[in-house]
Amino acid sequence: MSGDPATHLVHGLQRWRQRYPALQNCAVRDVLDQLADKWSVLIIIALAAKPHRFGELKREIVDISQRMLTQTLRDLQADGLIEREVFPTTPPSVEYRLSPLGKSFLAPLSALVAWTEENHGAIREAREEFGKAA
Amino acid sequence: MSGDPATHLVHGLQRWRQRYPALQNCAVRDVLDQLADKWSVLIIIALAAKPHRFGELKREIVDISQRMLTQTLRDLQADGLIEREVFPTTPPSVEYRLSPLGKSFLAPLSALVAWTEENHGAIREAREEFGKAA
DNA sequence: CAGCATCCAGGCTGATACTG
DNA sequence: CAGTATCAGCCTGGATGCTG
Repeated sequence: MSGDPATHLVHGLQRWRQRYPALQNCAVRDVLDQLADKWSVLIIIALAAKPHRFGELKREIVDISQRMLTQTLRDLQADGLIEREVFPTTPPSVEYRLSPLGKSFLAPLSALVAWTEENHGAIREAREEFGKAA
Repeated sequence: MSGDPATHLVHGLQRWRQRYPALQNCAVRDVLDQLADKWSVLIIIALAAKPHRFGELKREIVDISQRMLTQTLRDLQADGLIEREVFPTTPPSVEYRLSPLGKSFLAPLSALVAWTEENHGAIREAREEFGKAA
């Protein structure tokens, strides 16, 4: 039992939970409020493959607006998850890449993505079922 | 290298990425758009310890409003992550608990929580540094 | 106790137009 | 190319009052 990494993590969650009885002012909220928006995760996933220029990101995340891309990139940079490098060419080009901190986030993120993929079907079924009941 | 679970997961992310070149209509977006709001994760964490009644949840997540608690619980139920049981007592009591699907979510969630906890300091420093630069 | 209905302010978000 | 600026709609989310 103690050898299972998933079980180990869940136990860690229990221990963590005792430190925040009111679920306030905890790292989860401070960090997730930033990361859990509509676009951050998608940008990080895109940058996981390789550094991207602004236009590349815009083309890959097809339905993001320029405004939201700029804004989200800035927020991710502020949190130290991505790095921004400007090349003073004409026309100018800017490259975004994951920082070491950002790369370290790929591990938990991957687990999350894998879970969503595995359980997408079950969730969609549950939604339909729930829709019928209502 | 191939034995490292984290490395394995990141490789999974790369493979997954190839299926969604435009990062659209993928499970991540469909699922995360629901889970990545302000309260879902906190409710799941609270329910991870034990089933809760409505009022218990309200007291544990001190700054959630009644409206948001009701709404988020309903959404989580619709997605099949939690189960709702009504006891026809007077006054009535309602119990919420994680479904098997919800429990399976604890593994990736724990990894995420652990990461936020470990890197909270680095992120806060990055924010301050970024604030000075601007 | 557990919830619903209503109202309302504020922020998120996209569309559009413009700049170095 | 890589942004900035402005405007307007929508939806989140809180406050309040009421019900079974």
